[in-house]
Amino acid sequence: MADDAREKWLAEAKRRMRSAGMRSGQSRTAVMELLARDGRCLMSAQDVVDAMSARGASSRASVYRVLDTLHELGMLHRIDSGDGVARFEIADPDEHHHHAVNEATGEITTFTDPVLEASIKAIAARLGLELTSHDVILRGTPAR
Amino acid sequence: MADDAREKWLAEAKRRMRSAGMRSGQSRTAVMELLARDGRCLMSAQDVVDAMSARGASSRASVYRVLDTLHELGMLHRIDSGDGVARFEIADPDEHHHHAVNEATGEITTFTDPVLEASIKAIAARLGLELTSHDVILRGTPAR
DNA sequence: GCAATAATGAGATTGGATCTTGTTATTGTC
DNA sequence: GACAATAACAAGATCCAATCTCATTATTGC
Ligand SMILES: [Zn+2]
Ligand SMILES: [Zn+2]
Ligand SMILES: [Zn+2]
Ligand SMILES: [Zn+2]
Repeated sequence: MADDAREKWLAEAKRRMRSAGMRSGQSRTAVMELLARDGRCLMSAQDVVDAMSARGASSRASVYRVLDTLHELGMLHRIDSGDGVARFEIADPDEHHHHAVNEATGEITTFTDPVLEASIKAIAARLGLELTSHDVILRGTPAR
Repeated sequence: MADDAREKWLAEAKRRMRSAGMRSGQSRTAVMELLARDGRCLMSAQDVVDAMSARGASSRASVYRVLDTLHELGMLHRIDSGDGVARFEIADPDEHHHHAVNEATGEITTFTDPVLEASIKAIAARLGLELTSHDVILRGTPAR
């Protein structure tokens, strides 16, 4: 993701926190800035905890709380990969993508597809659903 | 699902177990028959444990092992709904479907969509992936 | 600056899932 | 059918991500 997109994300996250009546404590600030600066695809909460403690502080509880808050504010996607560990990534409408898992190696690749997105929108409309989020995960082995 | 489809599923599950060199112990047999007879959409392991203990036996460990085995044999889908509880359902090619969560009520509905499935196949081909499984989850609130 | 109160940190706790170990059951062979 | 080999099982201990508790600290409006 481009640097300016990350700055925009950070500003928007702070704005939403403020307008939700939340204070800007050190943990919230630190986690948001870490995500904006070094956030990767599919970070686990533990990844963030580790990165934070390498930088000085923020308790595990705080990291979990901030990630949850950012998710509720719509600033983070939460992806459950099936191994019992929730993973997060910055929610940027311009960078919307999904993930494919190579089951032989565990390697994860990302992809985008307009037809897929269109069909998801159509399904939601058919079901009478105002879509807030959706997940798509492909799993397979490299075709020989 | 139709009764004969369930019988077919049960027979196929037993066949795959056998051809994988596995014996038919009481736990495996009981869990498979329970799933074939009373299996529902999105059953948690605990659901199965409860159903089993209501019928007499099978330890928690055994239920987890059997569910895992059936998943590895391709007889069960495993869906991670995001609440930290893995959920299972019978894998029947004729009954392939996905789930939509009403975030207001927690209610889950199922849907099928040929366009969606076609786009997933196309994406897998593009990525050079021999697809073994895929998940799609929609989340939203009822459109007003 | 002060009071009100939201946010944080540290550790305890929860709960789903897995692991360990001694026991039991299944299967092929005689 | 009895037997030995060994796979499967049961029960409880254990693991670990995630959450909760509550005393302490920091932020904000006044
Ligand atoms: Zn990603
Ligand atoms: Zn999408
Ligand atoms: Zn289902
Ligand atoms: Zn599908």
